[in-house]
Amino acid sequence: MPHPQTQPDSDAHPAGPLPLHQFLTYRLSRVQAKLNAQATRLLRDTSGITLAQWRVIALIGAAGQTRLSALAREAALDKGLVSRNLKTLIGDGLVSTRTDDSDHRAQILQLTRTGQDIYERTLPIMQARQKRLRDGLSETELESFRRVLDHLEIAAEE
Amino acid sequence: MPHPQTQPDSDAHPAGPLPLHQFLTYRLSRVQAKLNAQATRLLRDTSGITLAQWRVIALIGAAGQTRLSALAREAALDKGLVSRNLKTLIGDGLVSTRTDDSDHRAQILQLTRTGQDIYERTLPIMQARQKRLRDGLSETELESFRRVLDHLEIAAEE
DNA sequence: ACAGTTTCGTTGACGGGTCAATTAATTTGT
DNA sequence: ACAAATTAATTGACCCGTCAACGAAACTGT
Repeated sequence: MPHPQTQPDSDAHPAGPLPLHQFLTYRLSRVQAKLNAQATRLLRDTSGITLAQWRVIALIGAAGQTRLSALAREAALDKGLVSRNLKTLIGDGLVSTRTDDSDHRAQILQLTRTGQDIYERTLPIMQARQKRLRDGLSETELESFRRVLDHLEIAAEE
Repeated sequence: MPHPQTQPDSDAHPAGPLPLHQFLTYRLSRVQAKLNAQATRLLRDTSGITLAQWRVIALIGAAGQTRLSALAREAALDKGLVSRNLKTLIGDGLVSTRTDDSDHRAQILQLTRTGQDIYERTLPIMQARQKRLRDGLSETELESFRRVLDHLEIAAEE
């Protein structure tokens, strides 16, 4: 008896609710993918940079001056990833580096003039997008959403 | 004057709230990454399969019988991705295929005995995990969470 | 002063995921 | 009946993100 199933075969699940839909992690990853795609599109069309590049630029722009390790640590980004993105950003002339005098391993990162321009031009665009995403959501809903995210994040660390 | 900034340099942002933290998309991607990592660990330790493989198995297991295109369409997974995962699943003897008689392009997918076993063993594990994740969250919070996810998903499609 | 450890950043390898091109089979329109 | 369009599945190219290994520089303790 290899098939202790209720129904034999044919009309099993033509378009019914798939089992994955009950999993909130599945919903989460779908939504996240779409949001990423949207952000990537937006950045490509308006500023010609990738999402990962934008994250690095935003971090440097906000900090004014940092080092790779600080970025990676504070934003919980992978060192290697940041390093690679940085390489292209430096190549494109958006970020400048100079080695730290007091620590010759470290490099001090800073936006160039061009990088600063892009930062200042892109920041409001991305903030406007965030506003658009939140549009129609009440403050209560947002708070609850953040609470659930916090909860999930903690629950995921086990 | 390349620096029209308020503060010159040093104590810019030692550990203050980074700009990214206000972006809920950033929070979302962080949480999602951690959840994924957790699921990957869990599956590796208990069933020896990857997350993507599990998704495919779960879909086939629930449907009983399907075709690749149906899976990809209904679960909004990439065709190529499913195809590759399927290849290893077939190689590992978890999924069997036979070409559809009424459509020689299509293949009918089904779990093998082993695949079925893994499915039946893994499903409760994953459901228990979902339960654990939800633990401590009220039904109201979950509903609100899903509503916000729906909202974001729609808002991301533009 | 110097062996051991830690930290900084780079790099290689790998899996996950998306996109586009391709082949083969099927359906559609005339 | 047959050319054109559609659909099924595979494949290759590519980016993103994670992990581990590494060389170089800097600390640590004795």
